[in-house]
Amino acid sequence: MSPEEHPAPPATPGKKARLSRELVLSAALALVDAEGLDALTMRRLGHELGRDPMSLYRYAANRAALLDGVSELVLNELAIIPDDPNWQAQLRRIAHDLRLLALRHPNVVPLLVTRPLSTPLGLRPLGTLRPLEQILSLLIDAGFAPDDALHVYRAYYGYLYGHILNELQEFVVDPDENEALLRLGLHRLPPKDFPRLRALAPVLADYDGMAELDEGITILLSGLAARLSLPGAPAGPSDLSGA
Amino acid sequence: MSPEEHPAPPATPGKKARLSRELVLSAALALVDAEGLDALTMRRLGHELGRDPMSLYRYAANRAALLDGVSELVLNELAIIPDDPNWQAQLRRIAHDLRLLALRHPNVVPLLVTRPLSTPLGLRPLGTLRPLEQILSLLIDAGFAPDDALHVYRAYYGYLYGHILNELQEFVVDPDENEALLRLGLHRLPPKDFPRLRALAPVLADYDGMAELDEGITILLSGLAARLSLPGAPAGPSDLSGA
DNA sequence: GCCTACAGTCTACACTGTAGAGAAGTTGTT
DNA sequence: AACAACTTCTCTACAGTGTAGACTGTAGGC
Repeated sequence: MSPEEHPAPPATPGKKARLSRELVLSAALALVDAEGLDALTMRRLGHELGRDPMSLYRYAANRAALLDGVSELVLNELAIIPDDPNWQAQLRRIAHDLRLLALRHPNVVPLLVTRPLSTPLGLRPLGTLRPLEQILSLLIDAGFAPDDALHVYRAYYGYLYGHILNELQEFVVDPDENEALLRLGLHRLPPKDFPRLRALAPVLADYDGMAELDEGITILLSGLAARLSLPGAPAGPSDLSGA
Repeated sequence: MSPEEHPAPPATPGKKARLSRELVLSAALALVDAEGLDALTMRRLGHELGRDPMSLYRYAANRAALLDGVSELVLNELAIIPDDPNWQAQLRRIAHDLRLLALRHPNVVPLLVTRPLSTPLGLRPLGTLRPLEQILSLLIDAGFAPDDALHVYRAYYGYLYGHILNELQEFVVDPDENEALLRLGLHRLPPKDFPRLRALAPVLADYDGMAELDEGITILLSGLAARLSLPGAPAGPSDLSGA
């Protein structure tokens, strides 16, 4: 929309180094992080790399595949699982890691959430399935029967993604404003229809996503452990609240 | 891509009835339900309604607004809250309703999940905020302090959306195939790297989303009730498992 | 040196959202 | 009935999209 040109390929020194899938994907990720998903067009990415847009098709079959590649790249940042036998601690750590990852790449989250809806399990990029496999491993090694492991995984991962989505969408409109209502743009809501929401503006405005996630995880994991009557220490709240 | 033409506007009888926002939005929803989000282009929708594409701009400022309208339309199908004082039962019912709604309109789910990430609370279509307001009301009426109500809402809604996403992405590739591995397309995964996942194919293939949701809700709600030490009956598993 | 692959480029096409001007239709007033 | 004011709808045009297909340049092997 805005007529501004995008200045130049960031002055790549060794001008014409060969491309590679890694190069293409990380440029794509950088672009998405910096300017959002819509900015990631083939032409723009080509421009960013100082190459013709069509050259990208050597490294990704089409735009969708490029997006898959970006998802995969991001999920690869998620370190997984030394052999800690304490599954609850392990899952809690992963949850916090994934949350931070999402906060670091908020523009990619829609991809993580949306692409799997149109790609059957077996056709997903392997990198996006690795967390699943490894969490299953973790749980089975901790003593769960395979079906129960899957069960736990589903509840856990479901909640985790839900939390992340929740947290990412409660963002602040105008950080300079110090009236809570205005910071969140809630003043536009008709007071008759939305009294509770408006009244909660101050509480909404300071949201401790990390603490909420931690508590939710605690509830969920200890609940699951109880139900499956399994190798679970009582799973008290973790001690991360200072980080 | 495919050269097939889309046959004709479904032979609207009173040919040139005036358009209206409701008409436009419900045609849009029908189109999305039938052919997916990508099929919803201005030209195509115009064609479907027997009108010039540009006429749509009287009823939605642009494509994004159209999508918001569709989200809103879908969420309006969610009936909310007679004055049942049993908040747990109430939230459980809403969860199942929303799940069914999502299953009825799977192609809209990406919108429900994605649009709020780029629209601050105060600027969302009012219809999408109503569930939030009403659930808050429900909880506060049930005796929660406002902050706690928000707290419960976040955990609850987070989990709920997470579950729905989870369930929708575990879909079957080839229902005719009776080997579980093949039905899910899992045979493409390298056995060395994904032993657990492959072994779980049969369990994956029959997923009782409703039961899983119900159990997760039970765990979460009773956990929350316990933590907030509040008006909560023990919240045993519900009796919906036969529907 | 030529030969074979592959990497990168160019051109072209069908399709997208939407600005802007105008035509057609509807409604209210006399 | 005739005009005016207003709304709804249509037409044309444009800049931008993904990508097919043919082409050019370059790198390595002998």
